[in-house]
This record gives sequence, structure tokens and C-alpha cells, in this order.
Amino acid sequence: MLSADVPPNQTIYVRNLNEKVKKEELKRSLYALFSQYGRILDVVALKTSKLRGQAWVVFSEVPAASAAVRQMQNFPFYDKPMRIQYAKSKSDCVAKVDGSFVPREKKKKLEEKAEKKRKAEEAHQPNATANGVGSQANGGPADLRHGKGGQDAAADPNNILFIQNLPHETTSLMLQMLFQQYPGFREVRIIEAKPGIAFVEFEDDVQSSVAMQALQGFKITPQNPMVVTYAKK
DNA sequence: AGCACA
Repeated sequence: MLSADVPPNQTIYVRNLNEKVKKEELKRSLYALFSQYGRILDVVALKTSKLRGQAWVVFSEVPAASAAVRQMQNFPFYDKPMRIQYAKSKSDCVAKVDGSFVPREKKKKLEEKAEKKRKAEEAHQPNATANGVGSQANGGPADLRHGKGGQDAAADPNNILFIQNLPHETTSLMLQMLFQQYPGFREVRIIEAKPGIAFVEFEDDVQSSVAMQALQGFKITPQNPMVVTYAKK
């Protein structure tokens, strides 16, 4: 079944995750992996019996989520292909920002109350328009950003790769061994002040892309699938 | 497979 049954949401629901990965590590890796598609507001993962192997990644914009759903579908992550759909409901952190958040305990009661009221009203005036579209009580979104907002978006393909989620012990020689097997390799640059990331330069964007595809998710240690994106220029 | 927010 092609899960096109869920409407677009700025939160994606990821399943078939490796259940052996510790929660904090999983969240970090998901964050690193998906931030190439846009700003991430939150990553939620629980290890309860019902929820292990799943996670929610909340983007600040729907298009970022859409790109992630398409491009990372079946991406091998900790040895298992990720299955990605849009989340079925709005994330709390989004509701908090748009003002529609209702604390969890209160929510149940409110819903019950609303339901009772609706029924009572129905009984009194059977053909009332019970269509309580909670229309924007507190005004529209104050910060609707039009235009490109491309600050967050993934960088266009170019000859320099940006590597994230590396173990801090990674040396440039280690990265050189990995990347120099692909044609057009020029050099590795690690940033001493920023452990965990590196830049790898190729002669052109076609060659860098080949290396990216080949080494995407490569694990120097089991906890560190490397995340390869194009460097921002 | 499993849709939550500790």
C-alpha cells in the first residue's frame, strides 16, 4: 500500500528504524540526516513497546517535509530502510507556536465537554449548523513568511560535500581513504574547532554527487552514519 | 506493524 493516504504535514512519521539504537543517539542522527531538507523544530522518539522503531521529525515548513518523504524514502539508516510518511496529526511544538496547543490532560475533558454540548444543542435545535470551525480566534499566523525562505533549504549540487555526524576521533586521513576512491577527489578539510564535521572537495559536482551517493550513511562507527550534503556556498 | 509529544 502506497501510503499516499495521509495529507501533507510539516511533521514526518518515520518507521522501520533500528530498535537497538539508543533514543538520544537516534534523535541526533535523525536530526543530522534530515536537517539537509530544512529547519527542524523537534524530533520525537519513544521506546515504549508501542512506539519503538518510530520517530517524528518536525520541520518548520511543509515543503521540507515533502522533500524528506520523497528523497529519503527507503534510505538505509542503521542497516534498515526508513519508511517515511506524513504524520497524521499536528505536533505539539507546532501547536504551541500557532496558539492551538491544549495541554494533554485538559484536552480529553474539553473534547468530552464540547461533544456533550454539541449533542445538547442538537436536541434543542435539530437543524443548527454545528460546524464549529474554530476559526482563527487569535488572528492569522503573524509570521507567514512569503518568498523563498531558502536560507534553510538544502544547498544546490556543487563540487564540495559537507559531512556531518562523524565520530569526533575522525581524522582527515580516514576521510581521505574513503573519498579518494572516487574520481575527481581533491581534498578533505576537517575543522579542528568543530569536531564531527568535514568538507570534501571534488573537481566538479557530478563527481561529488557520485561520492555522496556511494558514501551516504557510511558508518565509521556503528553510532555514526555519516550524513553527506552539498556544502553551502 | 505500531501516529506522540514525560
